[in-house]
Amino acid sequence: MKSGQVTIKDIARELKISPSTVSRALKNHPDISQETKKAVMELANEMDYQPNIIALSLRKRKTNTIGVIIPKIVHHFFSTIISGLEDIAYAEGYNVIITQSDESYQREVDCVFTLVSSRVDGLFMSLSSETTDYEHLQVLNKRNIPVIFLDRACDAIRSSKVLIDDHDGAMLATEHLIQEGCKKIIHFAAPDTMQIAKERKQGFLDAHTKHNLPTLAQAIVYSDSLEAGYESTKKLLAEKVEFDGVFAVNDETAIGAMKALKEAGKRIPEDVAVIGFGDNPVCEIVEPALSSIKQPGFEMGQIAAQVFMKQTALVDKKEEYETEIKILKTTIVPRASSVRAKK
Amino acid sequence: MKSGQVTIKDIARELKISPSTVSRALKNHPDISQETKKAVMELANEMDYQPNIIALSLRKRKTNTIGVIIPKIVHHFFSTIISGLEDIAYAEGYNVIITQSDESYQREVDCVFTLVSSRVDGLFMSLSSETTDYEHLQVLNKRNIPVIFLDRACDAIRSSKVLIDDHDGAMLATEHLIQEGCKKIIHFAAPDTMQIAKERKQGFLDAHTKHNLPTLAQAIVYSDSLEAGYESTKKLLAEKVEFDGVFAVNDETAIGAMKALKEAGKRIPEDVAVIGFGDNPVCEIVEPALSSIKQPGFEMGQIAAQVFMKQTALVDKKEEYETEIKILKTTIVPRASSVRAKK
DNA sequence: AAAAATTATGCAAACGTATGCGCAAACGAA
DNA sequence: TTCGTTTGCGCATACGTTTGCATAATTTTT
Repeated sequence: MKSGQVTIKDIARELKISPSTVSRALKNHPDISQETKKAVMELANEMDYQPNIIALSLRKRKTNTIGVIIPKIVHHFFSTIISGLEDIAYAEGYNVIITQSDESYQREVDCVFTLVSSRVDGLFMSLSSETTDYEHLQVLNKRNIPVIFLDRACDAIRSSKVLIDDHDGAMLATEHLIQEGCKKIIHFAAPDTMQIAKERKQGFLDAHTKHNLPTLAQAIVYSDSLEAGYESTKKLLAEKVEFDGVFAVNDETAIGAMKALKEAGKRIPEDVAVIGFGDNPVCEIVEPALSSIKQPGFEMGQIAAQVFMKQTALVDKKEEYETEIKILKTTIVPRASSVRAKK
Repeated sequence: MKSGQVTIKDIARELKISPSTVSRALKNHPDISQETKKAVMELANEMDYQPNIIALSLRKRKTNTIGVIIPKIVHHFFSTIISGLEDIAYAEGYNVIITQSDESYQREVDCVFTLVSSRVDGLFMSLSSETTDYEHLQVLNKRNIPVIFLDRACDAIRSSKVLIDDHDGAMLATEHLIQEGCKKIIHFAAPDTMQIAKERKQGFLDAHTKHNLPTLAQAIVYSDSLEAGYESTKKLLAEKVEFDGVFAVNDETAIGAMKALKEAGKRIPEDVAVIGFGDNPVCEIVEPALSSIKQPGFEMGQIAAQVFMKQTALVDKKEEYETEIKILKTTIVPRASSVRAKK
């Protein structure tokens, strides 16, 4: 009334029946007569009644809210995942609270705390690159909050996971370079502390083994940003290291490498073929267009949400659920930076 | 207990005192004796008590949640705004629910509905480009939900606004081109239905007036995407329209234009100088690097949140608040695409 | 010593909804 | 008529918290 919010009680008073009856009528409960139902429904419409979901959450001990922790919302891959998540979540009547760890361990801890105290029904998260300790996640298991890792996962707690087949993606990329005739490939890698970085590096190495191609002595260079890719490439060139292919752990690094190569007068892809990882939209914009490995971010979000919904449905039926691990395949998107003219 | 969640009642039972006393003790109420407070605080810590914010929301009729509606989370400008918003909001104990209209009117209506029924304490929104009818916003005024528009606003409801000085930004861009010697400038514009697009166009025109420079007959071209910028530029070139400068309503369009120019063998900036709007990170990546107008997205989010906090503080004191309009200045970031060698 | 004031606590109601249970009325069957 | 069933509804309680008010115990004032 005062807050302009119509409640079940208001309807009950108006109709001179009890709130319980109104509640049941609105849910089409069989105990209620058709006339009463009709009267209630009509008045509810007329008064523009909307259930108070806070009261509902309290009563049902379920908030219909899911929490998300991602490193950075401005990263295209993550915002794409979120779009996929929201796509399913909203359709199922869930709200989504998004938090960002900003790749900081401490902020990740804060985010977990915030979302736990917001009583989220489930938590979707991608670990920050700084995170190596997982104590802060134990609370999630203790409170029976289902956790679904996105892309960057750990085994410290009971959880489901939706991952990218990074090893396979890295092999795709590397084999592509090999097929284009590259014999001396450099891999710009991210720190081994990140599982996904390790997988990509291993895929790079395994592709060499598969094709009986020896790896360069300096094959692995730890650089994972545009600047680092640029500087490292300049250094390699200055040191006269010979290479004819670059596979970077992400697109930014690849772009940095391309910049250095172009400045040094190297032709891309003729002298050095380059491929990145992630298929950021910027791949289409740089020149030459950057080949990359496409990760299905939107689908990842959708699938994660579906896994959650499935588990929730079981919990609602008081049944146990199994955690799931879904691994999504990547696809290669060859562009000008790596595709050489047929001879 | 069963849900693993410790409540005030659990503490009360344990200590053989009433829930009210526990509640007061936890809030350091003066009525409660030091000993009782100490006992309660200690046990609360020990049992890892955390207040149930759902119950609190219900009781206080305040959710400590703010809602956000933006066109697309994957747009860098918007995700930057969100980071700024969250920065303040979390510090003040608010949660943030983010929704995306995807530039669709219908989805915007849905988002409003969702957030209203989530009982958000405030709503931050940037209108979708499709939105021309504002009926769906009336409910916000009716329910006394403070609204703060971000960047894309309307006057249909009582609301605060944090805007970019688009007119000024467009003038900055255009004057820059004029100073670099451009005499025949094309402006790629977005539809006039969007206020910000109109402002930018007007700024473009006013800069000409200010510098006594006549505008081209075909000065205004309605193109606002990479593809459209590309195609329109090709068309202009094919039609032999003479121009030596391009100011695009956004960076994507500018990049499309640059692509067409380069393909046609035009030198940038010597033959045609180009500048965009928004200062998207890709400006640094394209070649030549694209000059642009930088919009303070992070600050925008922060300021919007601060405006809200200020208003909320007043409402809490049962006072009226004034709506505010903040207009943020842009800055020009000149880069290779427009800066010509000094003669 | 009685009255008044202070201190510390508990009771009960409220926020808005859902639901087990009881109960009255109406109905059908015997 | 009497009993058992069905139908339709309301009472009471719960979810976890806050808070106005009453109350008991203690201290201070007169």
